[in-house]
Amino acid sequence: MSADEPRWLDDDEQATWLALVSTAVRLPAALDVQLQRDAGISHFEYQILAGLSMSPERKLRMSTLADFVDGSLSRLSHAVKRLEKEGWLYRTADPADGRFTLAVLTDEGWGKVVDAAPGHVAEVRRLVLDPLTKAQQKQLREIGRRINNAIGPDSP
Amino acid sequence: MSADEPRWLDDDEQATWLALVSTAVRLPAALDVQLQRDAGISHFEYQILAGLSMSPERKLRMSTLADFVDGSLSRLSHAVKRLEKEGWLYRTADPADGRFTLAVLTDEGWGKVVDAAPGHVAEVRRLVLDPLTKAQQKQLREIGRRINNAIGPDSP
DNA sequence: GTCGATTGATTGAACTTTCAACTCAATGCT
DNA sequence: AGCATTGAGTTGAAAGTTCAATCAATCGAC
Repeated sequence: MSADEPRWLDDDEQATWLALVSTAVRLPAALDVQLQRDAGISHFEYQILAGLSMSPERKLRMSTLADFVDGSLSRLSHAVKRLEKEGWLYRTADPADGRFTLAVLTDEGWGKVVDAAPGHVAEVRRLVLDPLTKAQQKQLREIGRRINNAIGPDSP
Repeated sequence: MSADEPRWLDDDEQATWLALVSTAVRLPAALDVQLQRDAGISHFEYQILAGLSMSPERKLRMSTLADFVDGSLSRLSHAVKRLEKEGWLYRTADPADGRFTLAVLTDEGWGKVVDAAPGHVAEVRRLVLDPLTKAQQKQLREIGRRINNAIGPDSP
C-alpha cells in the first residue's frame, strides 16, 4: 500500500521477528503432531474438549467456546459436528435463550480429555517450559501480554 | 498416553503457556488479514515471494524454499502452482541436478513483493516490535531461540 | 556399466477451513 | 399485536492443506 518511509527492519529487529514467526508457525504444527499421534485429534479439537472440561457444568455456549479457542464460529461449528459424531459432546438449545447453542461434554468426551491431557502437558513442558528459566517464563508472560494486546481482542 | 506423574501446570506456567498459544494462534491469522486485504495474498504466499526476492539470483530450490517457509513440500508445490499461474514465478529443472526444481521469481513477482513489503513490515512493527522495549526484544530473541531449538529442525 | 535404492518433487483424493448465504429465535418499534 | 431487525449458529460450495501414491533423476554397490 502506501509507502510513507517504510522504515526497514535492522538486523536485531529482523532476528526478533524471524524467531517469533518461526515459533508461531511451528508450535501449532508440533502440538498437532503430538496430539494426532497419541490421541488422534487436532490441537483445535483438543482445545474444544479441554475448554468444555474446565467449565463449571462442562458446557459452554458456542460463541463463548469460539472465543476461547480463537476460531470462527463457522470453523467451530464444523469441528463440533465432527466431535458430536464421535460421541464426545452434544449440542442443545440454551434454555435461558433459544438463540444460543450449548455444547455439552459427554462422559466419553471427558474420558477423552483425561486420556489426552498428560501427553499434551508433557509436550508443552518439553517444547516451552523446560527450555526456559523461571525468569524467562516471566518475561515471556509480559511480552505475550503486550503482543496479544496489540493483536487485539478476537474478531473472527 | 502413559501417565507417569503428569505434573500439572501451576498458575504461572499456565499463564505463560496461554499467552504463548494465543500469540501463536492469532499472529499468523492477523498477518493473513493484513496481507489479504492489502495485497490479496496469504502470509504463506508472501513468504514464498519474499524468500525468493532475498536470495542471490532470485531463485531457490523447492526444498530450500520449503525449509525457509516452514511448510511441507506438497503444500509448497500447490502454492507455487498458484503463484506460477499469476505469473509471479516459474519453475525449471536445476541444471546442476535434474531432481531439484528451481523456483524463479519473475519481474512481476519482484514488483508484487516490493508493493506488499512496506505494509507487511508496518504490521510487524505495529503488532510485535513497537509494543516491546528494546530489552524485551532481546529477551524475545533468546526465548525464541530456545523454544525453536526444542521444537527442532524442520521435518515436514 | 546396470539395477535397485534413494531423493526431490508432483499429483489427486480426502479432509479441513473459509466465505457468503441462510435459518431461526428473540427483541424492538409503531 | 404485527413486522422488520438483530444476533447466534448452521450450511454448502470454494479454496487450501494433508496424506499417500507416484514419477523422474541420480547415486551406489556390485
